[in-house]
Amino acid sequence: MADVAEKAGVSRALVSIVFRNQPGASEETRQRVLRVADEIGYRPDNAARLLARGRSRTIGVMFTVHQTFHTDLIEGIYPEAERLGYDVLLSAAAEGRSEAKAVEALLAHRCEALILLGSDAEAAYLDELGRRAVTVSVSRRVPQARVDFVHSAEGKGVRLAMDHLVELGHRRIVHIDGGRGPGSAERRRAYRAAMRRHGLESEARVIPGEHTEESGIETGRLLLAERDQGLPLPTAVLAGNDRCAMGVLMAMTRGGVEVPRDLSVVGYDDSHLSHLMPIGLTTVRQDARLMAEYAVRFAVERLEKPELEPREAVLDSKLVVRGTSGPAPEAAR
Amino acid sequence: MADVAEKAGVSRALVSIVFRNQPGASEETRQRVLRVADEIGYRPDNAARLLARGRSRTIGVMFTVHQTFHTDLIEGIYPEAERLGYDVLLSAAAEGRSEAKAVEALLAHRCEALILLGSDAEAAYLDELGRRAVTVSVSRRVPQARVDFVHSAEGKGVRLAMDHLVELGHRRIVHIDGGRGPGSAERRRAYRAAMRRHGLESEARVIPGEHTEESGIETGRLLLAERDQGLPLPTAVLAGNDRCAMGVLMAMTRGGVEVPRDLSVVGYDDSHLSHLMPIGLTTVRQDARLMAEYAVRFAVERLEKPELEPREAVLDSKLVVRGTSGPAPEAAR
DNA sequence: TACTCGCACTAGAGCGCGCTAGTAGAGCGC
DNA sequence: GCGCTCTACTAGCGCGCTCTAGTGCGAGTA
Repeated sequence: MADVAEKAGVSRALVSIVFRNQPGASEETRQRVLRVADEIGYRPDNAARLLARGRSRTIGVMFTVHQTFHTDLIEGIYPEAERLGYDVLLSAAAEGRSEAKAVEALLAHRCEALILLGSDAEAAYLDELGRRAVTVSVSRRVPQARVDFVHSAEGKGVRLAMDHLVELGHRRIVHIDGGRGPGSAERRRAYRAAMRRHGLESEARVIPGEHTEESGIETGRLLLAERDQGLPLPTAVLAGNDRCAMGVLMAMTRGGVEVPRDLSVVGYDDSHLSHLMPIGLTTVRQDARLMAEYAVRFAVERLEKPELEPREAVLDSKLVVRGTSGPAPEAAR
Repeated sequence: MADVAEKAGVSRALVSIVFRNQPGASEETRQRVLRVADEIGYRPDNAARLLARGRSRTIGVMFTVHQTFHTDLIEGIYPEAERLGYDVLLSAAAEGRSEAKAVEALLAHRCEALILLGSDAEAAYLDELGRRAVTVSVSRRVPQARVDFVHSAEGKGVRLAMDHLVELGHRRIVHIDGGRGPGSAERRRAYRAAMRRHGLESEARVIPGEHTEESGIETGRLLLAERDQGLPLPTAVLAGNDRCAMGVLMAMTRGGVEVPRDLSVVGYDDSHLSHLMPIGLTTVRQDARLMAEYAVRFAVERLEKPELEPREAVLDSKLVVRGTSGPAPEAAR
């Protein structure tokens, strides 16, 4: 920076002004400074900048590798953050790298706000985070914690899916839940309520699971094993999310069950995956773009008005009917 | 830091020593400092640290959102970087956020090394990056640029896939290439060579494409349209990567073509996707873990010995036969 | 003429650390 | 007693920037 200043015949302060795009420099000097900077390959050091400024204007995003819905969200976070003049730092949770570790990395980089995609942290930890930095939890709702929430209308999504299945004549509908995963509790509850509402209470069955393909495969195998022991196969499966649904599809198809003739499968997320199945996955659509925008906006607004109370955005869900859902087999109606 | 020092009754320097895990503090003092720090919620500021130290010990990783193979790689990068004492920063390229933009963000954060996952930048740009920072290109080989390369044996992978198809009796094998995507040139070349070697030169056909599902779908539709005009459908498709293969599968299945009875499809990457298809995608396996480890190691080694010349690692490829490849239809043999 | 104002620009403190050069004191051999 | 080494600790500079409080100057105003 000093080199640029000297070569352009101005002070360092002026160079700073130019690079911050602030008023206080004549157009002529501005151009000269930029030209000189370009010549000697100068670019401002973010770390020093951040340090001097006292503010980082950086939003940290924690996501989980392999969660395709998260990448959908990330895609929406970048442009909105940029529009509002914020930088984005990504940190992934993965096998061997816990969510807490990923978050620590973000905090060490002095992110002012955290956006947690599908966190499965405990309420106390979330609350602590929320007090340490502006925090937005996407997909996961933990009312006890001092954080903003952005999620879709889980209840509505499940209700739409269940109505669709019941309308197709299904009665033996099982739900594979997402364990402690984001949204799981709400979806489970909504499933039970829907079964009750349709008078299918006695058929209701929640199989514990996770938001992974493996979990779907496992559950698929379990159901096949039950069938081989003479128990009836369900005619429809409402999976905890798309990945789990894909796992179910895979296990079932391998086991000779034809979808959707013998079995209907409904996912949740409308992540990138849903389009991939040759026949298309029937799923509940969450508007990733909109969720991302809300998350960023919540964070920024609370950053700029710290006295604001955390808020909650519940975005609409829609059912997207594709190829994996069809009429229940006559025999099972 | 000053607060911690005061409360613990030591100097700032001593606190610094404790947090850097350096010798020069008694075990007793160390514990006391750490306890006090925890009490007042102090954690070192990465930016200041980086600034004072002059080195960031940070590796920047550029990846493309939705490229599932990239998330496989990221999962391998974290532990290896941690093992070697480096921090990792992620920056995603996405629609509306170019690769260059993602890289700039990393450089502004003073990453000492860049790992580019499947870059499709021009040679000149890569070379420039390579001179500005230690750069490792994964999957993409650009010998003219001063960067390290880590990729798998594309030639071998394609050869294995082609031998497999030919052995199954396929003759009309088309290749959808990946445009300027990483590895595409090598795969294309290897495809042509394999066709020649098997005396199928006259059947060789490369359809321009991309490494996306959309491209696969498009190509699938193209082939179906050709069929409807009376042209023969190929009996096998070697896609540019798994995503493209998924697209082909989807388009074809929708068009009433049964896989693998009427058509065999082979992908490339063995990314997470490959397991997802109900019948499993036959694909060429690249060892993501190993590639990630090599990438990090190359970066770190060159960071610590700047006089080192850039190197190249070519990792073995394997064919993973799953459900999407089968014997060619009798009529086409 | 004396003044105010706005514009272009500058001096220099300070952001939170790391690091070098140093000190103080204990232990040791001679 | 002296010098020596070793351990535990400290003073204070400087990393590359931002930002506040200025300075100097020409134009406009009373």
